[in-house]
Amino acid sequence: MKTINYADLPTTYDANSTESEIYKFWEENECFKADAKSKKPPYSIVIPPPNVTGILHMGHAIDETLQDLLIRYHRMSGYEALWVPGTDHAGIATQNVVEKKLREKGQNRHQLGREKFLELTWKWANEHKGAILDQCKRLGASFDRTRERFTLDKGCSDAVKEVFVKLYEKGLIYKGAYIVNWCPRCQSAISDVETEYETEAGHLWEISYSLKDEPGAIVIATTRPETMFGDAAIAVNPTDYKYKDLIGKTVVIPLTGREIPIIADEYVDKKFGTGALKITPAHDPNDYEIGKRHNLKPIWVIDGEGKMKACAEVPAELHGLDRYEAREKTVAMLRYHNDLIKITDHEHNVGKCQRCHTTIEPLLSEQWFVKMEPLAKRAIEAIDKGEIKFVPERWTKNYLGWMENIRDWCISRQLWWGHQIPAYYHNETGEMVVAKENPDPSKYTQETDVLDTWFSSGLWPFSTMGWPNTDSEDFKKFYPTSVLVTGFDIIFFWVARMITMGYEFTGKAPFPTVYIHGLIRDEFGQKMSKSKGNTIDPVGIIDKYGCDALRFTLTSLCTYGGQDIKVSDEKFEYGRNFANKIWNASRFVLMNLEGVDDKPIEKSELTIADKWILHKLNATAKEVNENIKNYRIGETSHILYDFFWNDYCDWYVEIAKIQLRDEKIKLNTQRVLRYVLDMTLRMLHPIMPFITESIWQMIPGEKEEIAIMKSAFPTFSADFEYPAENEEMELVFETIKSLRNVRQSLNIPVSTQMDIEIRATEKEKPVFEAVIPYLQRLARVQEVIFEAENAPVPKKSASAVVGNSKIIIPLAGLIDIDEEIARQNKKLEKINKEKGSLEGRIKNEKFVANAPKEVVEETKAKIAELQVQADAISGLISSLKG
RNA sequence: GGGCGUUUAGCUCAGUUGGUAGAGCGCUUCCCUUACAAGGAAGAUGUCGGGAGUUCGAGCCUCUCAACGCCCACCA
Repeated sequence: MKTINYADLPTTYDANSTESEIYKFWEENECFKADAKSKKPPYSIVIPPPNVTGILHMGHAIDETLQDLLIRYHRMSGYEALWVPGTDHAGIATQNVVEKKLREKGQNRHQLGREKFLELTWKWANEHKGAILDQCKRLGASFDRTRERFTLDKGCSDAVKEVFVKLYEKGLIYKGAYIVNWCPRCQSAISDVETEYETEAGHLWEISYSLKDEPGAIVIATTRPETMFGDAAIAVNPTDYKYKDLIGKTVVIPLTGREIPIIADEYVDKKFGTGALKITPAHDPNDYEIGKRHNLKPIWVIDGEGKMKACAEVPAELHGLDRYEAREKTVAMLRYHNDLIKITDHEHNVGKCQRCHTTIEPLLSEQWFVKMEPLAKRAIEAIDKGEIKFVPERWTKNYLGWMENIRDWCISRQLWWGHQIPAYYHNETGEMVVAKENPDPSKYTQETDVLDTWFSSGLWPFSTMGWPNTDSEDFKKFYPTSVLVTGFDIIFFWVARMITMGYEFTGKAPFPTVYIHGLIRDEFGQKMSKSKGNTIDPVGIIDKYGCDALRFTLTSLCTYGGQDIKVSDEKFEYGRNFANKIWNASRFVLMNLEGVDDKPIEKSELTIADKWILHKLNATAKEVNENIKNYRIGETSHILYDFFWNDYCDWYVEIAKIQLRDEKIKLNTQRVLRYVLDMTLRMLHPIMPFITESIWQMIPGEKEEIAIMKSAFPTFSADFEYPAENEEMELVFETIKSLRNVRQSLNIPVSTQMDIEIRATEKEKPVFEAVIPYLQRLARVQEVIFEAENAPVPKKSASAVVGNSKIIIPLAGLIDIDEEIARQNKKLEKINKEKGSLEGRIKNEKFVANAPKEVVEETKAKIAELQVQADAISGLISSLKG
C-alpha cells in the first residue's frame, strides 16, 4: 500500500497536476466502458456530435458537463451507463473550411475535381476528428471511446441509405423543382431552418411599367429592381378599384420591352407600396406561388452564383454582373429612362445563410425533399401521450408550434462533402433508380447532390447503436436512450428530426426526456462568438482554475427554468475556491485519521454533534438524489456546497477537533469524519470528478471499489436519522453565535477571559451540559456555570436569550452598560416587531377561520416563543438599569 | 403580426405545490485560533418593475401597463 504523508500535501489544491493522471487511471481501468451484456438496468446518452473540425467552446463545456454528471450519477447508482461519443461531418461547415484552405493556395474545388477534393477533406477530417473529443477529456468526460462514431462512417452511412430508400419507397421523399433558399456563396440549397432573417435598411423603388398600345402606365413597388427582368406578370388585388380597369391588359417591362400581363390575385395588399406587385416566379417564394396559380412561366435571370444571367431577357449591360451591382445599374438605367418614380427608405427582413451569412437568393431549382407532415403526426402524439417530455416544460410549446406548422424539408445540398444521395440515373434513358447500391455502375450514374448534414444527425440515437441491425447488442440494451441533453438552439435542427426519424424507423421515441439547458453568454449577456471576440475558452479556464472549478461553477449557474448563463473569467473563482475548500478540509481529515480502523461507526458512542452531522448528511443525500432526478442541477450544486462548507467544515470539523482530543471518543469521531467525507465526496463526484477521485484514493481503509466513480452513490439511510439531536444542535449553534456576537459587538478582545452563567430550562439544561467543551472552544468561553432558571442577574453583565434559556456573561468593569442596554433594546425591538405582525394575523378572525390548522398553530407557537424571549430580554434590561 | 422569456440586496443571480425573502461577489469591523487569507468570525443592505384583482395571506396565481431580450411568421 502506498503511504502518504498527509502533512506534506500542498495547502492549495493544484488541479493541473492531478487531473491528467486521474483521467489516465480511469482509462487504464476501463472505467468508462459499458457492457451490453450487463444485467444492470441501462442508462444511455448519445453525445450531440460536435463538428469534426470544431474546437471546444463553452457551449460544449456546459453540455458535456451535464451529460457526464448524469452518466456518472447513474453509473454510481447501479445502472449500466453508456455515453456514446462521436463527431458530425458537418457538411457545409467542413467543406467551407477546406475550400478556404484551397483559396489560400489560389485553388478551388472545381480545379481539383470531386474525387481529389473528397480525398483532401477526408484527410482533414481524420486529422481533426479526435481533437475535440480529446479536449472533452479535459472536461472529465466519461464517455466510452471504444464506441466512438462519426456521422460519415460505414455504420452511419448504411443507416442513411436504409432510411433514404425506405422513405422514398413510402413516398415520403420526393424530387422536384421548387423555390428554395439558395446560398450563392455555398453554391447550394439550404433548408428553412438554416436560413436566418435579419432586418436590413433598404429601399423601396417605385417603377413605372407602360401599358402596351395605349397611354398610361402602372407603377409597382419593389425592394429588388434587378429581378424585374424575370417578371412574368404584374398583380393587383381584384377588389382594388384603382386598378380595376387595368386587369387583363398588357404592360411592357422597362429597358427590355418584354410584354407581361396584369393579373388579379388576392394575395396583393392594396395598402402596401402602390398596390401593384411585380411577379418574379423564379426568384421569390410568394411570386412562385402566385405564378403557379396563374400558370406563369418562371424566367431565371440570376444564376447560382448570384450573378445576372446572360440571357435574352436581361439587358446586355448587366450580363454577368453581381446582383447588387446589377441592382445599382438597373436603378440608374431606369432613372435615365424616366421609369423610376420614387425611392423610399424601407426596412425589411433579409434571409441569410446560417453558415456563411451570405444573403440568400430564393431560387427555383430541382431539389430533394422529405414530406414532413405524416412524420410529424407521431412526433406530436409523443407529447400528448407523454412519451416525450421537455425539461423545462415551456419548450414543449415551441416544439409543438413548429411541428404543427411543419414544412417539407429540403434535404439535397449541392456540395461534395456528405452522404451522396442514393439515387442512380441511367446514362442513356435518364431513368432514375433509388436503391442502397448502384444497380449497374456501367450503366447508371449516382446523383451528385449530397444530403443535409442533419439528415444523418437525425438518425444518431439509433445509428450509433448498430441500427439497421436491430439484433445488435447495443441496440437491444441501450436503445432508446435515457435522455437528450442540449441547448434550445437546435430543437428544430436536430431534436425534432431525431424524434420523427426515431418513431418512423424504430417505432419508439429515441429518448423519453429532452433536457434543455440555457445558452452560455458573456458577462453582458451577449452570445459568445469568434467574430465578436467575446469567447471564453474552456480549456483556458481549466488551465487556470481546474476542470472541477469549471464544472462546479457552470452547474451551479444552471437554473430550473433553464435561463441563459452569463459567465466571465472571474466567475470561475467560485468553483476554484470551493475546490480548494474541499482540498483543505479533506487534508485536515486525512491528517487526523491516524489509527482509525475499518470498523463501521459505533452508534452507541455517537455524540450529539456526530448525530447531527449524520442526520444532515442523510437529508443532503435525499435532496441530492431527488434534485438530480428532476434535472435540478443548480440546486444540487448549491445543496452540496452548503452542506460541505457550512455544515461539515464550519461546524462539524471544528467540533471534531475537540472530540479528537478526547481519547474515549476519538476513534469513533475519526470514523464519522471519514464516513461523512467519503459520502460527500461521492455525492460531489458527478459534478467534480477529479478532486473527489484524487482525495478518495487517499482515504485509508478497505474499499469495495477501485475508484470513487465506481462506488455506490449515497442514498437516504434510515440508520442515521436523528431529528431530536438535529434540533438540539440548532440551539447550540444559536448559543455560540450569540456569544460571538456579544464579544464582537461589545469589543471584548480575544485575550479577555469570558465566563458564562447558563439559566436553562429543565428541558434545555442537558443539551447545554453535553456541549460545554464546544462552547468553551468555539465561543471562547472559560468557565460554564449553571444557575437556577430564575437566579438574579448580576448588574454588570451582557446576556443572550437562546431558546427558552438565558446566557449571562458577567463582565464587571469590562463593558459599557449603556451600550449593552442599547444592544438589548435593538434585539427587543426586532422581536416585538415580528411578534406584532404575527399577532395581527391571529387577531384577524378570517385568518383563524380559513388558514389551515397547522399554520394557525405554528403562528401561535411562534408568538409564544417570541413572547418568552421578549420577556427575558425585558427582564435583563431592567436588571441592567437597576 | 403571433409566441416565449426577463425585471428580487451595490453587482450577478437563486427562490418546486401561495404562509411574509436567500446565495456568491462587493461593503463594514475583528482575526495569520496548528485544514484552508482562494480562509475564519461578527455585521449592514431589498415598499421582490408600476398598477389593479383573487385570497385570511401574493416575489409566487389572474388581468393590465412599461422596459429589455429571444424565437417564429411569405407582406413586395
